[in-house]
Amino acid sequence: MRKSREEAAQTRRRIVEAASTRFREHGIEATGLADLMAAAGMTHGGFYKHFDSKDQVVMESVTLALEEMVDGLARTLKAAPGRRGLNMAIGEYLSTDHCNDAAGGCPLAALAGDMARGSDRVRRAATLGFQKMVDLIAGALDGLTPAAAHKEALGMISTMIGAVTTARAIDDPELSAAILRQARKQLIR
Amino acid sequence: MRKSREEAAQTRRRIVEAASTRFREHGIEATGLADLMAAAGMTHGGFYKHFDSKDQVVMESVTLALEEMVDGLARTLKAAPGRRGLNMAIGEYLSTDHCNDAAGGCPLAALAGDMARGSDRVRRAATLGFQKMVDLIAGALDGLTPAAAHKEALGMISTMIGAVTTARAIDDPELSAAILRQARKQLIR
DNA sequence: TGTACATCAGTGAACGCGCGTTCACTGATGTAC
DNA sequence: TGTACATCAGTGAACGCGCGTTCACTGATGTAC
Repeated sequence: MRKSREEAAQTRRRIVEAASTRFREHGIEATGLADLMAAAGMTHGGFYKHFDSKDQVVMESVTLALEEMVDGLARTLKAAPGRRGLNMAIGEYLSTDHCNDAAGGCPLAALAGDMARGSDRVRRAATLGFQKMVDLIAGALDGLTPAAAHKEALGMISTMIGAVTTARAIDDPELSAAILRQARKQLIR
Repeated sequence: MRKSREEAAQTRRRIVEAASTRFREHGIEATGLADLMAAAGMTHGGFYKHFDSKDQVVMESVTLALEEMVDGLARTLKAAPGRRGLNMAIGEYLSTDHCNDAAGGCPLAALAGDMARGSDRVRRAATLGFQKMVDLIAGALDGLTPAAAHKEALGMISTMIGAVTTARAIDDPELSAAILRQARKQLIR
């Protein structure tokens, strides 16, 4: 039942994609390899034809999720230059939609805890993605020196991640909405 | 080997205390009941003499950790009234010490992801603790209407939780320090 | 281009292990008289 | 206050289960001539 190189590469991609959504939705520890492989339409035995270990797919799926998030951010920022695009991006990040879609949303908001306890390479992937996010947002802050924009971006991202993370943890939808609303009010200028 | 009522109550307390630190340090899923019981100085078989299930000790340990955090916050706020005490509290929360001490720190910063995926009663406990934290901080914001102070507090707490959460997830100590520094700069007035 | 053989993606059963939970048992504590 | 009995906190072995990982096998794909 050997598959062609192209098919195998597609399978690998499907596994990483399934991992990136399922880890964000259910957490890394709680998601088993059999879950992942079933979500990718296969039995779990074939996993090790593509990856050395669970940790490798964790790292690759974190990298993929961060890339997708950063790409989406870049697209929004490009649609309108400077502050206007930034305001749109902030509005999207702090939307109820994003809050309710952990599986498809920012991996830092969904998995920061798991990342802090993760392997070296998982934390490395998280750091690289975070830095790209900071640079993009700093780049959209006009009228500041690069150093000042970088600092400002760090503060904005802390608020964004904290607001979504906290809004998801609590069980009171009105309070969650108030958290997101206040963060938008603070960051959108 | 029956123990006196008082000893049994102490044992129960020790288990919840061990749980509250170990869950914050290693995550809820990754911490087994045998770990907890060993940390409390017992074998794992006795666990069910005190709790119905793992989820119950999760909920109680989240409640305890939040209470301790809220008590510490209240103590700091009481030490100096109004803005001065609030600035001290913010400085403590956003300190490198707190960032490096997940096991003894704010459970929302350490476990927000796990809480979002947790049981109803765990999320209820998280919400109650969060509300107490918001009320305390809002109470220290003078010169604002209660409603405005409440909103302001939500924004501040989002930034605080996000900064610590993110600073812990990444592997670059200088960048982590910059995140905390910027959050302090934004919030301390 | 066609044939023969090596490769290897995917299957499905199996591995040891630690998980949450249960249970029979022990013996000190608590209760009733 | 002393005695007899019931209670139950804690032990340690065991339960079934799902985990990450390994492996023998299959048969289509890729390679070499």
